[in-house]
Amino acid sequence: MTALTKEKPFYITTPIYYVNAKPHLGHAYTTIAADVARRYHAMKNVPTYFLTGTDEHGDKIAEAAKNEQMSPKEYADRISSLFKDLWPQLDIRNDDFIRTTDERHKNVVAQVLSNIYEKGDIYYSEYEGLYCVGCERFYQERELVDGKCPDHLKEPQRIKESNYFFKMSAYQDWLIDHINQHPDFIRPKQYRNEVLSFLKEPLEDLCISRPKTRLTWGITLPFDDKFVTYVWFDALLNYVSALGFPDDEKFRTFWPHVQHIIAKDILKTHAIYWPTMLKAAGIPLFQSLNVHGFWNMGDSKMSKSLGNVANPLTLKDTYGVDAYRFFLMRDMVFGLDSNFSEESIIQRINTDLANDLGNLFSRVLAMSFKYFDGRVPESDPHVEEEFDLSLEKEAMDAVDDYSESMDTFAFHKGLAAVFKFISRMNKFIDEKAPWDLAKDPALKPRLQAVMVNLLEGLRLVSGLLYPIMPGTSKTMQTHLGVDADPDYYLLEHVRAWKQLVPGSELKKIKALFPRIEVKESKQPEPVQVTGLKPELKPEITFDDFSKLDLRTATVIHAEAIPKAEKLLKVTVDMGEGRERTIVAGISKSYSPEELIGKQVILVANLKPVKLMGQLSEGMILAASDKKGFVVASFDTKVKAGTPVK
RNA sequence: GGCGAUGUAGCUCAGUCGGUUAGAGCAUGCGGCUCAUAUCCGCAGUGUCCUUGGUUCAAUUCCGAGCAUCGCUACCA
Repeated sequence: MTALTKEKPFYITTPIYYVNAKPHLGHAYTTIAADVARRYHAMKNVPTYFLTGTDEHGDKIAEAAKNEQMSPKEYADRISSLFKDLWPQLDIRNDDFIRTTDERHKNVVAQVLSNIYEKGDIYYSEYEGLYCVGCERFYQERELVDGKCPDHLKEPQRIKESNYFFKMSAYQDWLIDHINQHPDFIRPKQYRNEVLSFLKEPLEDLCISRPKTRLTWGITLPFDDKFVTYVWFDALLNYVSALGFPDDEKFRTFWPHVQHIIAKDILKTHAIYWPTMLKAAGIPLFQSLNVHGFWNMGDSKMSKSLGNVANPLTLKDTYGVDAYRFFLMRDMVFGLDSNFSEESIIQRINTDLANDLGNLFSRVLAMSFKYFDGRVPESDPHVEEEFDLSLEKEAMDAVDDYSESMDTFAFHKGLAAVFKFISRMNKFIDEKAPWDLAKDPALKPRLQAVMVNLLEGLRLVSGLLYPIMPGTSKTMQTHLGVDADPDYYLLEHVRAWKQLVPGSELKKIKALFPRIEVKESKQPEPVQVTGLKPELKPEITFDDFSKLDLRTATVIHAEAIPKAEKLLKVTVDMGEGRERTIVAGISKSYSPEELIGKQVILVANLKPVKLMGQLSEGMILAASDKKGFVVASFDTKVKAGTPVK
């Protein structure tokens, strides 16, 4: 066997999950991937550390808590525990679970902020802004209408608002350079390119504070107690705070070797904010950012806001944790989006797990009992060589391909390598036909060789599957008469050929993975029966509704706005003695000519806003899906300005 | 609108640094075996390799344009 290269400690993280939503499939995938990566690296006999946790500060949490009449902390406790309690059920073994409300975390955030502040990379900006007292907010010049706040029609005051900014822009060139020099810094490649392309535009400095007058649920800035830390400076630092930055032994051992796993929606924060923050703080950078895609459910994207989430618990209960983990790791090409359906899970289970692996396992064990009384036979190497009965070469190839893929987070490829070997074993049985060898006592040495190679192959497979299917791995080893202690999973040991001891006892098995019989119904059962998409919004009162002033209006003119992709400038008559201009994003579905003369429904009391330099005084109601728009209209002519309710 | 990616068998995708029969898995059809979970093995397919110009002796592969889809971004009130 080849000597394994000396491997470094391995530290793997998932993002910390925001506690404004319950765990869903996306969270489960990320965390399982991290668990798989960690278990795989543990097989290399290096120290490993696996961190996950929850992100708990911010407006949304404070609001959500208020709605439930709880304190923010109570609310965060509740959701956080949903995550924390879920992971063991998915056979995920994280070493730590960090919460941004932990004292240890808050201390580190304060410490790092002080650090960067003293270094001069955080500055207090007294930028002048146009502030409307009525709105309690700042306006950009372009948002104003005739120099006035579109809402209150008053000129905003030019005042100084104070906030703290991180000099992210100072690190732009350095970051581009770093990414270019480290091909594995962001992977797969498509995301690396995306980041580099984003960095072609000038980077802006990052606002890292919120005045406490606006937000209190956060970590107070160490150098100004009138402010709390805003979002990313809080959340991202969990990766170091959990290790006991800066002095803890864990930090020294693991930090330099950190691998992050994220979904593509938080690419920018992790690929741009995070490295520049680390650089500014004088902390070594992470090794790689490993970016995966989304699970699509039927047509719509997995997302918190759509609410069409698959409950990981339900699925693992239906199909078993191992099969569930296997499906997620095997079916998604790491980095790309995948489609999720119950049908595809069933197909994976039946073809790969039941037919190929499970049946192979059964037939090999059954023959071992039939021909050798349930004991591992002895094999003569000369016989193996003379009759070409060794699987060693293929087995070694499988381990090599597997390792190469697993090292780069290409879990799907790693599994494909294992299953290629499994197929090879099924074919091997067919070629060597042990049942024929068994008929002639003179052929017994050959029969022994065949069976030993198969049993060895299965032992090896059981080891390689350990990171993905720890339970199955153990079951297989138990039946192969192997004492499944942790050492047995060392890659070195797994790879070593001929580990089974002749004469040791095997155990019978019924079915490693029973086939799932699908009912003959033509229509596969939908995974989610959640009704409306997107989901219904929260209930409102009649009073809420009454705030809307809907009116009929007639389109008298419409034109496309130059350079705008979707916007039409629509002039309407609402019977108020003047014309109104509406900017509507419907040009993909309507040409200007089609609209002229049409009666539409207008949200007439909507706050005016400037779009593409055009003032829009209302909104035209239309049915909309991703294919386009259908403007709401009437079947009889109505006087312009008539209220609609 | 800008930048980028993708478009290959019914499905999911690989591949072709330009060159005679374009691949894998799943699904389909046929054949074989019987140790096994009606499992396994073999064979058979089917493709205008998005469209259209160009370069070339030769393009699915290179270049240009177009269409479609997706991502980021800019303006979807």
